[in-house]
Amino acid sequence: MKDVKLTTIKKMESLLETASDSTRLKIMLALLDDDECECEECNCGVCESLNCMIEKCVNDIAMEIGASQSLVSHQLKVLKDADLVRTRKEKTKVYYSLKDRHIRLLLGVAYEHVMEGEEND
Amino acid sequence: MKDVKLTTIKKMESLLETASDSTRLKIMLALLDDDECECEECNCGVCESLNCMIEKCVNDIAMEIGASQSLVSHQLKVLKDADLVRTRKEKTKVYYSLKDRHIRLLLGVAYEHVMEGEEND
DNA sequence: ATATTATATGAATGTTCGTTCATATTTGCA
DNA sequence: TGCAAATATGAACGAACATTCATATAATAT
Repeated sequence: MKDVKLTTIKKMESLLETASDSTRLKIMLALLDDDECECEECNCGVCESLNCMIEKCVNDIAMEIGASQSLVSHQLKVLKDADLVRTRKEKTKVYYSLKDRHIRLLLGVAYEHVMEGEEND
Repeated sequence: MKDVKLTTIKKMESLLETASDSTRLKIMLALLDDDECECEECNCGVCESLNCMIEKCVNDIAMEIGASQSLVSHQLKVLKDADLVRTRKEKTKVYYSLKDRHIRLLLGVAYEHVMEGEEND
């Protein structure tokens, strides 16, 4: 992974920066919720199956993570602009879901790193 | 991955925030350089073998990424404080290397996400 | 001891970012 | 047409952060 182009680094920076906020992490974790997933491979929330593509509307997310509607909407826009989530409109509601498996993997790796604490390689 | 504790989210935020900076990304990518790695599993720079644990001293990193010594030292401290790199002293030099495989995985996932561009799941 | 090399640190600066509050926009329905 | 629900947006404020410059510390060798 040497000679990575500057534009690539900038995109990586953007991706990680977007993910590195408590509010946005709470939102993404809410969208990672695997309550209804029934696939066998599913463990620790980092399931790569489409079954795990939970989608939730703005107000539900706000309620779930205990944040204001305005804040959640603002941060969802940040996530959307950075391509971490996708949207689907239905009547007056807008349903958000994680964009792809890389986002789930990113959350999974970060989660596992934190969980394993101070252990080394 | 529901009901993630707030302290866990804060730690994830810290990890991602630390990783989400161009200078620090350049530093970490320099430490991910797999030029000398000879293991078979090694591909795309996200090798999990210890062979890939490249270590480099501050000035070499500064030269390689084209940044000032002061900046690199500052950012290495940030990386060290957040536990993304480890150090080894030898005479007057301090050798830095990535902390563990989670950091390599994190870089790899971010890299792949950027590389795959606009493709979806 | 002194000079030299390597690294770390502190202060200062400009910028970016998260959050709140108030308000606007959009869509469905009576 | 008008009301209500859901979401989006703009301004403003304070806090956090990356970088630079100058300087300090640490370790080695002559």
